[in-house]
Amino acid sequence: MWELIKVFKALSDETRIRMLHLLSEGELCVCEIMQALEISQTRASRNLGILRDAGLLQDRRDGQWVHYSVRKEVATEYFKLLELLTSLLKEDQTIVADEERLKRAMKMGRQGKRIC
Amino acid sequence: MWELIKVFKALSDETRIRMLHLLSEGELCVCEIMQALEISQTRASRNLGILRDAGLLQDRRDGQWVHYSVRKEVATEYFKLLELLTSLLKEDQTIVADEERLKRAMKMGRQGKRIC
DNA sequence: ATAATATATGCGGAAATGCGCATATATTAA
DNA sequence: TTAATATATGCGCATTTCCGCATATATTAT
Repeated sequence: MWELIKVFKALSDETRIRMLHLLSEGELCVCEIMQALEISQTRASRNLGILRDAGLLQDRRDGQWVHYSVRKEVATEYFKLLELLTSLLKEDQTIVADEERLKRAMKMGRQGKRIC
Repeated sequence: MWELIKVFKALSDETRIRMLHLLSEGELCVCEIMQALEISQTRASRNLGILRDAGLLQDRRDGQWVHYSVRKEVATEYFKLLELLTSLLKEDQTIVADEERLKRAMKMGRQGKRIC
């Protein structure tokens, strides 16, 4: 039961819901997430760690960067839950703004600028 | 987003998960729940209130008693979530023990003894 | 009306949570 | 090596959560 409760605790926070939503599209590094959500580095790192410890995310170091992504096992086991999340948050103001900022940050990256 | 987070906060507690599980079978009054979970009256009432305020339960006064049950709208909207709960908790020790105590309490009721 | 039963709630304290600041660690660049 | 960039974490504080105790309210029984 505690594994399940740990998952719900991880989901009981706006910052982490926003993170999970961005990550539902695919892997992102800490600095991309902190830019998209406009939060401090400490806050980003801490909350990503909480989602990882709850078993929802996995991380992968790639040089300087650490990329976080939704665990495949979770994507199947909690598939319905994640589906519920995206469907209920589709039109949320904050969520939409996050997506916008992420797109902008990634676009700048593609133009050659270091985004992190 | 805050409605959703409120739901997850409500689910982030062992007592409330146990309650929700018992209530998945049907309506129960506070005194039945406190007996089944072996918790204080304060704790039972408070946590049922939290589940109600999160929109997961509804209550119905019947004389002296207040009966709580899963909201029908929730049963459809969060159906997948509730389904996930029952499937993941099916073999949990505490959950099984709760079910046992509830059965016993309700049986005594049927034999004519006041259970509340 | 009084007593008994069922439920809700104000208050206070213990524990958990969230987060900023400073700092530590890891990697890459110069 | 030194500097810059990316990420993690110890510490401390403010806020929130959980729950027991006492008490309030509601209903029924006598």
